[in-house]
Amino acid sequence: MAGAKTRTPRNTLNPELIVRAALDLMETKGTDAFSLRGVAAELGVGPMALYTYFRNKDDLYDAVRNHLMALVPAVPEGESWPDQVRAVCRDLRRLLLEHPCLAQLLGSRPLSGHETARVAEGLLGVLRSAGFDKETAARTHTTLFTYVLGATSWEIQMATERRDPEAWRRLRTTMESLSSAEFPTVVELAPELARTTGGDEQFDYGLDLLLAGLESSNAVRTPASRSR
Amino acid sequence: MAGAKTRTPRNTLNPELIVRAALDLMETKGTDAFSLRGVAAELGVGPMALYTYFRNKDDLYDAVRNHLMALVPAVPEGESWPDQVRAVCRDLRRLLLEHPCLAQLLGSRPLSGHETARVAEGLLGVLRSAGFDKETAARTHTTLFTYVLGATSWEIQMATERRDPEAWRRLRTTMESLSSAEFPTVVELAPELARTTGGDEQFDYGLDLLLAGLESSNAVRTPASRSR
DNA sequence: ATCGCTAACGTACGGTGTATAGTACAGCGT
DNA sequence: ACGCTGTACTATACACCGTACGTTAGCGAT
Repeated sequence: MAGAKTRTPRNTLNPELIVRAALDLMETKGTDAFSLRGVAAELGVGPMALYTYFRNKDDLYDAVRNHLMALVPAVPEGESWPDQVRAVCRDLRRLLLEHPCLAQLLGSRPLSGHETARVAEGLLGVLRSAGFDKETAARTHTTLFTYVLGATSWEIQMATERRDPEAWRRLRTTMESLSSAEFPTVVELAPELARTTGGDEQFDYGLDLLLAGLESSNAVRTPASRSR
Repeated sequence: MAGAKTRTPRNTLNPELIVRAALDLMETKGTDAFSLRGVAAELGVGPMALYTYFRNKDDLYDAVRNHLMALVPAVPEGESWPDQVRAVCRDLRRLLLEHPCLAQLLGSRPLSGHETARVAEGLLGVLRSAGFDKETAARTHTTLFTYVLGATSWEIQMATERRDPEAWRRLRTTMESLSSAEFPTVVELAPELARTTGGDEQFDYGLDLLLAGLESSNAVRTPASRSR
């Protein structure tokens, strides 16, 4: 390996590689610690090299989000529509937990990109096939999406907080400083609140509430069956 | 040697003043553009002067969040519990819309601080009085809270996105580039999706779904039939 | 008068995203 | 074989960030 190799190879960089490196960095060093300089260093290039493939940081974020959303599975066939809705929501949640940075990416930018549309198409298709009219399908989709994102983001936030000893200590002290005279119910329910923060059960509880609400309403109209 | 804590600050600087200046800056220049240097400049002091009253930026964030959460009204008395829940959720949403930075503050840190506990106490009290057992009350509280935060954060995000012409243009172009062969339902429902993104109606739709789910479940045990 | 305490300031460091300009190589028309 | 041109990457620079550290000024108690 004599000196000749020091000349940089010409085409060592491509969008796919950059996205993968960016994702890797986000997950190992934390979403907040992510930086263009960091991913450039990981790839062994200067920070400006990335601007050949992405117009700016947000553009790279878009690409990473799209890359991750591609991992959401397709809607399962041959099940009842509530089960299909459940499947989509759980799949999205699982992906969010697997890649916590995705929660931040989805929260900080609107629905955009091919893969996000694919997921929306799946859920909207289920709702329309179930007999929801256009408006109700759209409303329900937005409700479900924001619920999944909100609930899971919260779960992730609490989990990462628990890992930071400084923040965790502060949280505990403020919790304990709450007078049971002033906030009797919070103090009384502290164990339950701690236990029910996050977890599959908590997520499914809210999801089932929404589904129960949907089924109890007369939103679903199938041509044949008016009601059960 | 008793008391004698009254040490007047040399100049006019105190936590309340700093928090107010910080809040003002967040709302005028945008949450992202907020910086310690900015608020210090607004107060006419050096950046380091703030560290006398706050340990770091996060500590100031905590104070601002607490300051804003104090604006959530108390739970109205003498109404049915679903109406009380509705009132709390709507009040919180209204405050979030009025102060968009609060959404970011609540999303990025867990429940902490006196005023956040006050709001939780109100909602938990309503649920417990309605007959929910401890665990269900805690679960329901978390569900409602994450729904309100998720739905409203999304709404705020979409609204701010619409204000940024660059992002708005990109969103439109990606929307229009979606083939109606690949994503027929998304394309068909585009008007409804645009119309149902945000707004009181959309928020209430999801909230009513959750409340309908609660009422249709047997989670509520009226005082007469209270067993657990 | 002197000490200790502390609010506030100034300086400096290491970090960020990115605008701008420069540089080396690939592939091409001739 | 040669020079041109476009592309991929580097180098430098700027404005800004949070904050660690050291300094100064003025008060209260001794």
